[in-house]
Amino acid sequence: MKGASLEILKHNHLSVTESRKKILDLFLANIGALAHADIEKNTGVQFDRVTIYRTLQTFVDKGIIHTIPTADNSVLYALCKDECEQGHHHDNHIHFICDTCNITICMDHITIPVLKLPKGFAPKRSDVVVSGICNRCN
Amino acid sequence: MKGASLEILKHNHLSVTESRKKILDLFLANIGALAHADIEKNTGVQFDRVTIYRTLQTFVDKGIIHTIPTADNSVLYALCKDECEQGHHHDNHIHFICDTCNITICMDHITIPVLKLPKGFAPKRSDVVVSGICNRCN
DNA sequence: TAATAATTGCAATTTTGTTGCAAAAATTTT
DNA sequence: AAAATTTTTGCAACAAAATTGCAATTATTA
Repeated sequence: MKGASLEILKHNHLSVTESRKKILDLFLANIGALAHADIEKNTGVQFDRVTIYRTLQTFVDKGIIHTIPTADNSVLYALCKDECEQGHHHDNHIHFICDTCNITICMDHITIPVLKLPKGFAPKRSDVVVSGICNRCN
Repeated sequence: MKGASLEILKHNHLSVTESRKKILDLFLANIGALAHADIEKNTGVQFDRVTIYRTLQTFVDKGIIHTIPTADNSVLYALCKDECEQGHHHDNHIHFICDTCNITICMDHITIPVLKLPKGFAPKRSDVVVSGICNRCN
């Protein structure tokens, strides 16, 4: 798992820089989603806030990570699974937020049931945010 | 429907002030969800930004309104239906965001199918954010 | 109507996110 | 492998969004 971040960067035609590698490593090492603050604290090296903003944006643009809608409207990011590509994200996500430890997990493998909407509504994409107690806190 | 806001305030043991009445009226008059900016612009009278923040927070605490998770992490609020009470919210919400006109509608009446989560996960509340084209833009 | 309690608005501050630009680093070309 | 080119970084300045303390005002209670 040493060069995973490097692989991902190359595969997405991004220049390989220390910040990108370290930030990507953080995502790879983490089960849960990360906030900007988590990244600022845990990269080991101190990167400029602006660099982190720009790196996250780049990763989102390339489809490497995606943002997670949260009830408290904090901004969270999580790794995309393989199905995601640039400009063409996997359209359905289930995210689980633990009320206890606050971890946010992206459950890509669970499929979202089809919803019956009122007449005239044409759904394109669904995000499901489930909160409760996670498996480790239970 | 004249004194609806007044009723709601009294029912929730809140002192009746102009800002609270006007802001609540705005929610009652609107189908869609409201952002802080919408409220700042449309109350007729100009309230201090801080007052609006505090009023919204009070309403959330009392279970009169709830926040909506959005994909772009903007902060939206919508009226809770009757099932919601202080500290005991209606636990499932479906929100529809129109990609065209950007309206956000809270579809309280639609039930969310039960999701199969991995072992150990105990769901408490689900927010579903569906985006697409709404009935008026379709 | 007076006394008490709660809310408002202002000022100051903090947090969060953005932009332009020169220096530094990464990639490409020779 | 070094020079030329392109990209990225970090700083500074700025802008927007949200929070806090406090005195003045407004609402409720007695």
